[in-house]
Amino acid sequence: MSAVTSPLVWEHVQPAAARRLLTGAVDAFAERGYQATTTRDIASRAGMSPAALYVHYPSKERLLFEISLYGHNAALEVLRSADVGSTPADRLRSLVAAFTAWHAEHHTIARVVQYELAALTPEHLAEVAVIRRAISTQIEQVLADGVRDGSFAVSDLPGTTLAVLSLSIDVARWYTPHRGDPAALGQLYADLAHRMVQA
Amino acid sequence: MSAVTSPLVWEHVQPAAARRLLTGAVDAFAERGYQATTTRDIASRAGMSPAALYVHYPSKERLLFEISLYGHNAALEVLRSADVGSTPADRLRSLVAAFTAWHAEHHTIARVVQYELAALTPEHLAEVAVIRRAISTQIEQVLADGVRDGSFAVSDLPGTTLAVLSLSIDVARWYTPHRGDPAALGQLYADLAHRMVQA
DNA sequence: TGGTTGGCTAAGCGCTTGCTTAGCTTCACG
DNA sequence: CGTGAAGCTAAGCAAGCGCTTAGCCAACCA
Repeated sequence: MSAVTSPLVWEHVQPAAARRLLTGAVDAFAERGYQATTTRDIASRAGMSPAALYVHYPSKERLLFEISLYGHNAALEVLRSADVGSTPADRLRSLVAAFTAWHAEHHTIARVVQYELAALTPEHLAEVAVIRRAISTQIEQVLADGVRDGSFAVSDLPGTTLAVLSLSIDVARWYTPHRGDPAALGQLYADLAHRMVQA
Repeated sequence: MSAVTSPLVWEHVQPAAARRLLTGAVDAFAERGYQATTTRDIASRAGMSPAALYVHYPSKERLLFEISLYGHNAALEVLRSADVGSTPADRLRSLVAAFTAWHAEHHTIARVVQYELAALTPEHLAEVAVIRRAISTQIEQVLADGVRDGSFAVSDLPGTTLAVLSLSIDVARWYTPHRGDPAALGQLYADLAHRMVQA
């Protein structure tokens, strides 16, 4: 099985001040939600005055969008590189283990990704919705492959796809570091998801 | 199997104006979230001036608390009356079907219940946390009973309990009426949950 | 060396927020 | 009929919001 988590960093964000603002925003959005977070709070987490935020980002929503877009792409990339194995069962286990572990390991980013969509502008929401469909398709495809070769028994393919995704996504809601190792959680959930669909 | 959904009404809230404010608040909180909802918005949904809200509720947070408390109690009550069946498998299927259908049928209330906890005062949060533990215990007990009589094979009881709950709770995040019948969704999820744990 | 640029701050603008105040109307009840 | 409570509104207050403006300073370079 592939490495279940990868270090997610923001090194691509330059300069360093913009990165500090962004990571501060991730923490604040994850803790209190987008609406309850003030630009003054974000700026002070980065050790700057409120106005400095606008040197690097044109608006608070833009900060959210950059986090959401990057987070969605990271989640999709985790799935794409975890789609390995010679059988649908192996592939599904790898996908669920990786996706679940990512939501635990990066639960602050994941929380913003999964629960702050409503704060995006319609245009920005449409952009991340494309990635969300790709994520969903990645799971649905493996389930369909398993149904075709007879290793899975699935009565409702879209419904079961959603259920498998739900299992991992909901991790972002409740996970805190003291609740255990992300990789171990990934293994448990891989097992549960496999049992949900096996013939 | 028992009735999977029950009409959830607010008749116990008196007078009618207080009830209109409360149902308006449920809709607004579910749509935009607590922080993005203004007291003016709630009042105008009830056809009243902003100040009228304070005749019936001392604060916006109190409105949230009353919704959250009632919603949590309703969810627990649904579980308690669905814990029927002669085997752990039958009981689990009934519990998951009812809990899932409730989250679909009452997805606006469920959204407030599951995703607005952070806006409660520490005291009010502690009060609903008691109910949340009872909900969790209700599922865990059935799983433990199934493990004891050998009908379930569960490697991680608390982790699997959380996973079963996650499945239903996450419904509140994505469900809209056009996504199908709550009862049918309940049956699908009951089946998936049963397969997750059966020996 | 003088001028430009990038990164920052102090101050504050216009607006919205949750909530309060003062006062009006309706109606049950002695 | 008189009175007080219940339920409501118009107006507005203090605080906080996202964001802007004006200007400072260090680094770089023709």
